Amino acid sequence: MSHEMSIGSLGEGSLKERFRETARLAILDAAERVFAAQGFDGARVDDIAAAAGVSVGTLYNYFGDRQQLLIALLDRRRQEVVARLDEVLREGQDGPFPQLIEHFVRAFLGHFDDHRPLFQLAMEEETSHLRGATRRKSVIHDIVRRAERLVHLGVGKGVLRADDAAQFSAFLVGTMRGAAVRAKLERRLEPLEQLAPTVVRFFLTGAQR
Amino acid sequence: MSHEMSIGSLGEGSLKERFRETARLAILDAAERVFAAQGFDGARVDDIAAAAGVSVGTLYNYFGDRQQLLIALLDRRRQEVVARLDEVLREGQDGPFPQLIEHFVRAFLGHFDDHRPLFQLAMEEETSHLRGATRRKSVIHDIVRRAERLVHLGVGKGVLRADDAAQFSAFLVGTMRGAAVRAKLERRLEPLEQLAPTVVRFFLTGAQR
Amino acid sequence: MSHEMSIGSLGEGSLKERFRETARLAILDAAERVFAAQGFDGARVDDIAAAAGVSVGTLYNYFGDRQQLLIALLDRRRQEVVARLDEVLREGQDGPFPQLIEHFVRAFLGHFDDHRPLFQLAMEEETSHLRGATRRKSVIHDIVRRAERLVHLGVGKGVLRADDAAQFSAFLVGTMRGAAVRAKLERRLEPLEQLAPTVVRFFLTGAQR
Amino acid sequence: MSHEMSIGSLGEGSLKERFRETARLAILDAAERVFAAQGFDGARVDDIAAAAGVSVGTLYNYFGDRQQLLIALLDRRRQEVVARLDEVLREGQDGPFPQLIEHFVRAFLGHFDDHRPLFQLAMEEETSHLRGATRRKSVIHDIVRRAERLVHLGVGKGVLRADDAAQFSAFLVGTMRGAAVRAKLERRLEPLEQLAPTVVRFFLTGAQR
DNA sequence: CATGAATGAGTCTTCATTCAT
DNA sequence: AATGAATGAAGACTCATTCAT
Repeated sequence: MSHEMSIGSLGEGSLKERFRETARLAILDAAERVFAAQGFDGARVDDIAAAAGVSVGTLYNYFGDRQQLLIALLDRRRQEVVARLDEVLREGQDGPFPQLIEHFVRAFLGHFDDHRPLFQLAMEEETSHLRGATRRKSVIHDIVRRAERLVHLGVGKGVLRADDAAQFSAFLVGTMRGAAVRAKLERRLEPLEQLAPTVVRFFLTGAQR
Repeated sequence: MSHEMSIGSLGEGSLKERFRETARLAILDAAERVFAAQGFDGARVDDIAAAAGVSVGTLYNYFGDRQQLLIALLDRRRQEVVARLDEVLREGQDGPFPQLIEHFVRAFLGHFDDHRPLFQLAMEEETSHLRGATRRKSVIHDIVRRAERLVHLGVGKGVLRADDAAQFSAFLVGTMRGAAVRAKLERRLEPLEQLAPTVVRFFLTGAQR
Repeated sequence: MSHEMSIGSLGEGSLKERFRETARLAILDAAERVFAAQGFDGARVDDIAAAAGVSVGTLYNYFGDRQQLLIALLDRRRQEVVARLDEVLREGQDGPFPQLIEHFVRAFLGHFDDHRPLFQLAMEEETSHLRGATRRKSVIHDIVRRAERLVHLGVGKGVLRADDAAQFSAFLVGTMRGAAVRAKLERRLEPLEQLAPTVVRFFLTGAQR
Repeated sequence: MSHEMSIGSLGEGSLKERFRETARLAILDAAERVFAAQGFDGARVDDIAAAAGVSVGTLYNYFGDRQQLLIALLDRRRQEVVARLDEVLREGQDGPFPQLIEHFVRAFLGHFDDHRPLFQLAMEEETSHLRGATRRKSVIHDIVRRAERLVHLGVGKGVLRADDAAQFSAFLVGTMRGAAVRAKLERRLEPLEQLAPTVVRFFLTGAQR
């Protein structure tokens, strides 16, 4: 949350302005909880408003309609994770690749840990059938893009094979998602971030002995 | 699958019996198309009936309600893929591991090719919020189980590392899913099955040069 | 049932004719059971057919539609009770009034005993909203008519007061119905017919000591 | 009844509170009309809403579902009549019995006059097949209970016979209902309350000259 | 004639959205 | 600007009736 505040903060608006922003965030947080609990289609606007402690009317003052609320929510999370991944890529691009990829994986899994329920939904956005005007980029799409950049760096550094490089970004994201799904299936609650070394080793050298 | 094959054989039931089964399958096929197109929650019963060329009433003669139709559909696909994977495991358990895993991956991706839209939904079943009594095993759960068996065989044969074996099944499924998601994001229409060697190589030896 | 047979029987039709009649009666009996159990509006045609051991199609071969089945059922019962009451009135019109009225009450309550569930419904026919073309006389209407005739005889014989005679028929029927309702509320299963003397005494001399 | 009276008094709740209550009553009144006109099963929720001048949605804001609306309606009427009868019994228990019973009958018939259509349905509630969880006491049951108390008082005062006393409450209610049914059959519109003396005389001394 | 699957109009109920207070 | 009651379009499901076999 302090994160959001830092984005364009500094009293960029009046006191009122900041009140608005606070309310907006409260609604988004409530929406995250309710969407996570009920699914995108199952979450009712009334429930979200109730969870946020405001009336439906107020909710509609902040978000044009249900759809836009959902989009705003996903966008916020996407921006967060994308910003984090970009930061990792920027900071590590000149260092050793193994360290870079570990940071990358750690950042991803860490974000997953922070927002597991919603994130799980978000990773399926591609099929979530957000009907309506604004056909938007999916969260996963943005993440795959960063993974592509990571792989590109790895190839450039001579660490990764060049032949199948086009697939590696998808494989990496898939592997991480596999870890997340397994955690869910097995009802494991420990942080996924712990698995970062295992994921990295698998990604780099495979499962073979 | 052998079930469908049996149509018209042996008079396994009266003529009427077979008509019923045909209609049932027609509805399931239509449901697959409509669910894939509109999502689990967006698909209207009327649409499914229309797509199947029957009336709503008829649809309800075959499936108690919307939920049961969905479950029947997922169950059918799960049984198909699971049967195929089990067959692969049975036939290949005594042969060389590389060949076994390639068959496994090929079977999975091939099935994905055959039922891409629905399968994409099905792989997300864990969050699809199928509310209602019959809490069911997810498709992905069954698939992961088969992958676990595969990995177990690989470890037994001394081909795979034993240390992280617990994660490998999830990684393998995740990798395959990564391939599928990428195909969708990139709008690639060629069969995923072609990627089997690439997936296998990645799984066994990783992305490192 | 032998009753129905006697009406215009004597092989009035072919063998086929009699088969038809048997089936018709089976359906009516089933309908009585189902209507009694589920109410007029709650009874589904399929249930009635099932209870009769025939298919819906067959049911529709005998009765044009659901409404006509209901009407036929009520008519049958009305004819039975009305015939019985008329017989009582005819046979007893020249005898002593107390005996006549006791036979009358006994006949009514006896019929009630035989067909309690349906009869209870039928007595409410006036509000049962049989919508549709054939606006018909209600069962209770016919019964009240017979009670009027009874009262008329009683007045003629100098037994009953003439002043409030117009109400007495309604009071008598009401009293009998009161007995029936009480039996239901108290879940008493013994024959209502036993109450005939009590009803008659009340009707003639009131509740006063 | 005292409840309705309280509207606008004492600010027994906010302004909004009173609006809600007004709307609630408007819906109940509309429901009474429509149920009376179409029967319990024939009355469509949309019709009731339309008759109340609100949308279906609003109706559902006040009553969980169709069933609850019906129950609320019957409960209201039952409470009204029961309260009135209890008042009569309380006030008259120490006075002369003939006056008490006349007040009782007058109260009942008067209530019937006020709510004839619905009351007619309500008296048949025992067979109206209100399916669903809350199996409730029937209106008629409550009324018979009051009549029992009345008879008990009469017996205690030495006015009524003790031998058949158990039946008298049912007979009295039946007699009153008989009067009501007759009014309907004969399409008489004058107040039933006028018949109170006739009913009382019949109840006490019977029809005999 | 009997059968029972197919039909689809008719209902109940939900819930996103609006708007008067 | 916040509220939450009102709205009514939309969708799931039922069941009387038909008709091909």
